[in-house]
Amino acid sequence: MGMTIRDIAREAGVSTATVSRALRGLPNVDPVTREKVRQVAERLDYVVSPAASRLASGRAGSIAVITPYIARWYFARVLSGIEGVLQASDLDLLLSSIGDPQEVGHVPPHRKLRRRVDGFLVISLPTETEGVSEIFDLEQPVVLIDTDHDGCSSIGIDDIAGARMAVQHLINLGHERIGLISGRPRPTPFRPEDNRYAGYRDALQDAGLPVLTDLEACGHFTIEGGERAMTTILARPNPPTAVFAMSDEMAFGALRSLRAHGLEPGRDVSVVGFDGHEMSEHLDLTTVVQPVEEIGARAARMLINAVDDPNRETKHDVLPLDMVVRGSTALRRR
Amino acid sequence: MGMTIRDIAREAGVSTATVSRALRGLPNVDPVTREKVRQVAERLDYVVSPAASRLASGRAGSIAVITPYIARWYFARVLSGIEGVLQASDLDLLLSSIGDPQEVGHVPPHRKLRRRVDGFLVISLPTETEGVSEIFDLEQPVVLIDTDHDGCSSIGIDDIAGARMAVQHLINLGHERIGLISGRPRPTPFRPEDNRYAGYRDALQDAGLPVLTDLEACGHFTIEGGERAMTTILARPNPPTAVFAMSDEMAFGALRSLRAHGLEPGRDVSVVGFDGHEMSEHLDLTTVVQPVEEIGARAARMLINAVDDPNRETKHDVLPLDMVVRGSTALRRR
DNA sequence: CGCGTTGCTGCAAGCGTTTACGCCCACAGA
DNA sequence: TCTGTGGGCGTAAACGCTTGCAGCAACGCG
Repeated sequence: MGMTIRDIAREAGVSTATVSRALRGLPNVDPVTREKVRQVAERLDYVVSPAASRLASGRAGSIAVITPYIARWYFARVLSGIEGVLQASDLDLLLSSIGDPQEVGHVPPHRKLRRRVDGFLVISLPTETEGVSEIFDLEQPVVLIDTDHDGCSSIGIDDIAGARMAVQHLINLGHERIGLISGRPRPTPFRPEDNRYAGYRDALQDAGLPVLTDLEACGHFTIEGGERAMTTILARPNPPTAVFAMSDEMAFGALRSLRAHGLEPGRDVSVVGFDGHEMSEHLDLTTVVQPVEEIGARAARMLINAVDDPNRETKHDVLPLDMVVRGSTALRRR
Repeated sequence: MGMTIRDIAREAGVSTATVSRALRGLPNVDPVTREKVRQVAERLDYVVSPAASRLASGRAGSIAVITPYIARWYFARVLSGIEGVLQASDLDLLLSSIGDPQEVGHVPPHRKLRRRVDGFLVISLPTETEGVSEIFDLEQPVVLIDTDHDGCSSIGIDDIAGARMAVQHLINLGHERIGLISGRPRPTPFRPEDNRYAGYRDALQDAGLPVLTDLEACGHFTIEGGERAMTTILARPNPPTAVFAMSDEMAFGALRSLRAHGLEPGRDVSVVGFDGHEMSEHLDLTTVVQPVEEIGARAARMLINAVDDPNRETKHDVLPLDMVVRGSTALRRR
């Protein structure tokens, strides 16, 4: 309990400096001494006081993950990937959802986390977000997921290509009126949304098809939202024979809406989603699969590198996508 | 940046002790002085060094959440509830999945987190788990979710009653052969599993129905597992007309299996799940709803209280359950 | 008027590490 | 033998706070 480095030093017959060096694996320690110190520490069940260590060394020993949501599928999985990597490192993972700026007592994360972490991992948040933009002024390593910014490493997928792939698939099946279930009304500060829209639009244009805004509706990335969006779209005059949903969860809602209208996904209206949610397999949804945990894991590794070596150059990883074709998409019936 | 409490003290014309007291809202500070110090700190954009503060005060200023999974629905939501409460407190949230003890380099959390946190929040882990049991020896506050232990506060639901409610519902619908999709083979060290089993069994027995082990199968709490379990059960001679699944995710798999066998959930075989997963609404699944985020939030509040006042007596909250009846359950056809 | 309170503040001793610096010694080269 | 070199180690000064203790007015009361 009240065990300090001095106790170990005394017990091992060396100075505290040597204990510190030995335990941290620094050079300039006789292997014999090091081993002895290690054994004493082990025997007495000693662990360094992180507070003291951090104060003396100036390193915070932790990194913060800033995320808009924790419970949502995508975020939970990214977080899981991050944690897996950090677990094996000597950095603590501080979790901070950015919360609702409206709420009383809301403290923007950059203020709360000042001097507390060695780096930031930001999931899917626009760089202009209040509380995020200020992070860049902190002069600490930042890794951005799903967006990018000058001087920060970043990681993500090629949303344009992904959306293109999805829409091209529908075009290949003979569809010409292809609807869109997007997240929020454009333009949004969210990179993936804008890019998925661009991919959707480009694919249509490349195929010489018109981009019809009355085939679009917002689903807010939720199941209910997707359901409402699909319902809205179906109510339009001359509805589409296929839709691309920017997320699987919205696609799930769309499937439900279709069934509620007596339409069979695939046979009557094709639906393709985006994410690779486990549930998509069970709902027989065609979807663009992104390697979500891998995104988190890589981001964590990048940040660890940046923390260890602050002037390492920044990287910008783009991970490959995959499309899984299932029953929710089929040849257009004539 | 290199701003210390001394700079604030000098600028405000007081001692560092007064700055410390003023900023932390301790009594015995003249309101005028306090306000002045606050303003200086604000103006200079000063935040205390957590490392120094922790070293001096002996408080770690954080709590650890120990969980077996991060990405799974239940755990992600509990975590979200925890984070929501902690956000508003002055405690950091250290996330630590317990990881796979098999893996190389695996460090059991109790060792890694020694001296690093003021308390532990353990989600759904048996108290005998390696790395969890040792936490109790640390003499720090612990709050257990989904199980309990001497001297710890705990929170959870009444799994027995929940399972009973589910099965009773099936019995009321006229079902007499009621199958079970459980998690792992019994006995497990996981409290909720055992209790849900007990509730299942009790409900049957109370109704004078036999408990037939060949109507049971394990689904390992995954969709795929649930699907396999249902398939197994259907293959038995004289299959059940209804099943109770210990989690919604397994129930989703069961629904899928039924459809794959040309059976219509509700009409041919009734299915009831457990959890209140959002998706259950969309799959029209009858389920026992537990207040998952609330569980996390309450657990966090309990822990904060325990940290603030170590000899506060322990509490054991049991949160109420609710059942939502949907299309997956219906009167038994004769 | 003396004395105990009470409210506010400052002094200074920690808290348990890390690390710059310097010492000592063994060893090699001259 | 002398000197330079470098590995191994110890000394002690930070690191930036918190807090026990004491001091000092101002005040009320007998």
